[in-house]
Amino acid sequence: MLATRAAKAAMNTAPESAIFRDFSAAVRRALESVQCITYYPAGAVLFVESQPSSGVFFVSRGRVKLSVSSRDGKTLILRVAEPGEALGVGAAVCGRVYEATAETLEPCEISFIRPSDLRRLMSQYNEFAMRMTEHLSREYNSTCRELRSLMLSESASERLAKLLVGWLDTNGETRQHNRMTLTLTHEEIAQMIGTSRETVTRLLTEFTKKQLVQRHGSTLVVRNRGALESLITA
Amino acid sequence: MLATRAAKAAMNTAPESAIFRDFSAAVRRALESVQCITYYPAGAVLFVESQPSSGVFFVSRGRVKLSVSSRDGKTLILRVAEPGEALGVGAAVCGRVYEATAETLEPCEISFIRPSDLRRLMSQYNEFAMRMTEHLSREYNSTCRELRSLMLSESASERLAKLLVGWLDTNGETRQHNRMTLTLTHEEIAQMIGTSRETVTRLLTEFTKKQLVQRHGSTLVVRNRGALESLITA
DNA sequence: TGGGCAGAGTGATCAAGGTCACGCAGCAAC
DNA sequence: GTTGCTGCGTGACCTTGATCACTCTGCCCA
Repeated sequence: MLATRAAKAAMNTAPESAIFRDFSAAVRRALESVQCITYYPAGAVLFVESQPSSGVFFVSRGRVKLSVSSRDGKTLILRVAEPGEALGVGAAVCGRVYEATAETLEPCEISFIRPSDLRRLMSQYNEFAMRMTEHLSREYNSTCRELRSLMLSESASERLAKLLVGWLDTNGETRQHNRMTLTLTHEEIAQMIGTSRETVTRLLTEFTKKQLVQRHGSTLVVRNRGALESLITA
Repeated sequence: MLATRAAKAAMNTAPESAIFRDFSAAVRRALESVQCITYYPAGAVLFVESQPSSGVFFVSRGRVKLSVSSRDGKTLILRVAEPGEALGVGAAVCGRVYEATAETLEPCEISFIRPSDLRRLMSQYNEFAMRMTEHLSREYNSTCRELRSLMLSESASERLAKLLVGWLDTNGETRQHNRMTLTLTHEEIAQMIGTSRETVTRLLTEFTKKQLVQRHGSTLVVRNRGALESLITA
């Protein structure tokens, strides 16, 4: 643990295998022998919706935006993947096309594994298969909740409130419990809650006027979490 | 076992174990030894959203409605499961709560398997684990597509058109290629495409006026599939 | 034979929010 | 400088579809 922190501090290279550390030594060794580690800049596209799976991407560092989009250019951001997540598992397991498009939001370190290796390791190591299944299950679960909260709330303000409260909870570990940094543009926030850029701007100013939040640059302070939560009915 | 065979012979049913027929003999036998076959009437609730998983339900016969709903009573139907599908796999694998509510639309024959048995069989038979993972993957995929088509199409008519065309394709095997029987009420159709009952009624009469479809009782004939498809942009 | 009821059809009303059209700030490149 | 670009802020529309408030049908059943 100390060593890990030291290494991280020394050469900002969190061990890329950190993502595999929960596995047994055998599985970890097998994974490390077939992985291909790549460093991507911000804005790099890992894979594109409806293209055949080229493999699984394990995010070691950085955040990745997962989205789907329609022919006329409208985009819906499914979620933002954090370090530790695997992307494209479903497509790789079944040899199908990717369900979404993955694009890095920041410089990222990513381990790539080919579908054939993935399937081989899954049948070789039951532990690994179970882990991948659990991952898929969690992914499925989060998509259901996304669908739920997007479709069952009629107003855009409800969806924005829910998004902000959610961010508060995930950022809570590292930052203050009522303060967060908006790393996405209004446009991207709009794409997350299925509305327009203008509406996001208007809602944020409305929230500010109602004293629910305060904004200083890209920092957003939640002043009245209770009121924000009371907007949520779904 | 004999009793089971007798029962199925008596009621000219497809063998209830048909759902397991793709597995090897060993897995099939293991599954059959732990399954619990139940016959449900229409409208029976198999499990409820956000309740802890009690196990996996393999649908042998009949259709099952999967939905999520908000506190204020609004309901969104995720999809209608057909014979051959497994329900609640994700929740059972991870020991979590059910993502949705499952309710039979017709009398159903269903094999139930407890989470402990599921997990045991998955670690015992790699073939079974892979199959369950594939199933999850397909489920995830269909949910992504649902999310996509619901959120990326602005008009309700587009979503209805997409739903009808989709039904045409799935019913195509058994029925004529441009004719289908509406087995859901307008209310339920509305819950599938995230709109109101009245809007579904209005859209169907609009489609009829525009000669896109014809209706005779609960039978719907698609007169102009091309025009219907041209409404779809997502 | 007349409730009672679920489902379908229809009009009137109204607000949420999409779209268009700007203006403005910050910032990098030349 | 100034040009260009991206992201934010705001006002003026106007369309979509939710909601309410009925009616009308077919159907079950007492």
